[in-house]
Amino acid sequence: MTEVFTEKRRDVHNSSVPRVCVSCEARHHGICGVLREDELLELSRHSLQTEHQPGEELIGDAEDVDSYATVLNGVVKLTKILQDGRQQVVGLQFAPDFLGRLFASQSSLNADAASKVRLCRLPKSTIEQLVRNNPHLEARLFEQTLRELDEAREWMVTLGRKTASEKVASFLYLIASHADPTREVGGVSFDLPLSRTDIADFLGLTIETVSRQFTKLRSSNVIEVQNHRHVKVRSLEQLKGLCG
Amino acid sequence: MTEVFTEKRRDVHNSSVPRVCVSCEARHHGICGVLREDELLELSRHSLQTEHQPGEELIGDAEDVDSYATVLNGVVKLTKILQDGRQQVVGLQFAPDFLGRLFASQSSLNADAASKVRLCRLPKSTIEQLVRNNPHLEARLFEQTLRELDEAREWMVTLGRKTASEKVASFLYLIASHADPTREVGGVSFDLPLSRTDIADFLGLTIETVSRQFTKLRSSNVIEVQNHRHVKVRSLEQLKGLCG
DNA sequence: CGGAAGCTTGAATATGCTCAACACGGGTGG
DNA sequence: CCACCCGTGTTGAGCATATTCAAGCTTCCG
Repeated sequence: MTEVFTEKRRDVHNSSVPRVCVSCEARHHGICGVLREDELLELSRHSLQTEHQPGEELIGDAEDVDSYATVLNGVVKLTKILQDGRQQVVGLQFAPDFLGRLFASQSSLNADAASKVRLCRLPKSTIEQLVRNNPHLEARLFEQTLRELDEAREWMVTLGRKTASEKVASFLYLIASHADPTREVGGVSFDLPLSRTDIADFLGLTIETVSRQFTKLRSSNVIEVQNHRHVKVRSLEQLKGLCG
Repeated sequence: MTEVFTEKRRDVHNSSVPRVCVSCEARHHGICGVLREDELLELSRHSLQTEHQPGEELIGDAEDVDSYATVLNGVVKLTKILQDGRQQVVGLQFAPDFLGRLFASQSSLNADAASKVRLCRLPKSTIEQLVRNNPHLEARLFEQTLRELDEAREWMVTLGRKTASEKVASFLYLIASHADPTREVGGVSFDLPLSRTDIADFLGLTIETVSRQFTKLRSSNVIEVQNHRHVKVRSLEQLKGLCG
């Protein structure tokens, strides 16, 4: 983890917006978008930007939590582990998602950086006080929770009822929809934010099965793959058709 | 569906509690518990108790929704279906859960009565207005949503990473924890609110596999089964140990 | 260039699925 | 009252899909 320089002085050209927040990717679409100027200023005085390498643990299972965070960029994976080590990824969070389970003093899952991740850490007590005083903030967090619940249920169908190839197609489609891919001649392309191991843990498969399905998609010209990570999808429509 | 007699006159002995609500199982623990007396009275004037038989559809996928509901008793299953008919149960709701996705004009899933179910229907607009005016109600619904998200993620581990026998054990443990079982000498016993088909759709298995796992649990003396539906668990601790 | 980590491929195996037959229980009608 | 039927659940045999285990290949980085 690396702390990033945080300048708290006001920007003279944006008199009321804290300097740290001026160029923030998450200011408008994340939770900060619903804060009043004075609230944002107050919050920014307690916030801290941090940078994390892939694989780094952000929140541990059964660990005391003293801060929430906004994801500024990168992908965070939420995982659960069985006693014997079997692991399941139960959620992915992208910018500008809010990270952390509101009102819980202990986390019931692990949050790890899947890719390089930059967070804006927000003290637990400050956020909880803001939530109590600003109904718009509570509403925004409620909305995100409802969206996450919808996504979790959608994914339960994938886990419970889809075949290995449908699972991998669904995963690629999901990433293509989130990782703002660059449109190219004859398709869209993007970098996978997850390793094969993470993909397997997300899909409830083994890495070998995931790998074989990638190979199958390559052979049937649905995707091209470079360096194992960079994927080009010929047609999102075709990919969607393979999702079951 | 059968409409149940709804008496709107005030109960003289409970001057401020609507007659319909006096003996309601959900009044204190469901959403009604956070309403002021005048709000409860107003809401009760628009509420309607309905009774449903097992298998009856309560809310259809992609159907316009004009009412929410509180589950008074019975079990509601939330399902999603793939084009080719494969089905996945993505949630179970027990009394006094609130039923319906807030703020969505269309449902993205099916809600069906798994057992006999009694609902208290609440008009969409009335609830949404109450939510806007009563922060306690919003908070209560937020809490339920967070709980459902936790449960969904817990279940994703079961779907993605557990074996067939661990899945069935987990299901029995889940039901035993919700269906207020009667403690007996040497164990607890309860009725399954779901058919083998529903259980299979919940666990991402086939009915044959579910059936075989029940047989295995019977042969190894973990459970006793009567009439396919009535289950007695020797030891919840032992069962928990089989959940993976 | 060498080593390590991550990924792919192959062969053998196991777990859960498919298809088919049968059992059980509850309701209906002769 | 019994025969029959239908819905639901169980059991069995063979099969398919995904896993396991093992080897080899890329890619990255020193």
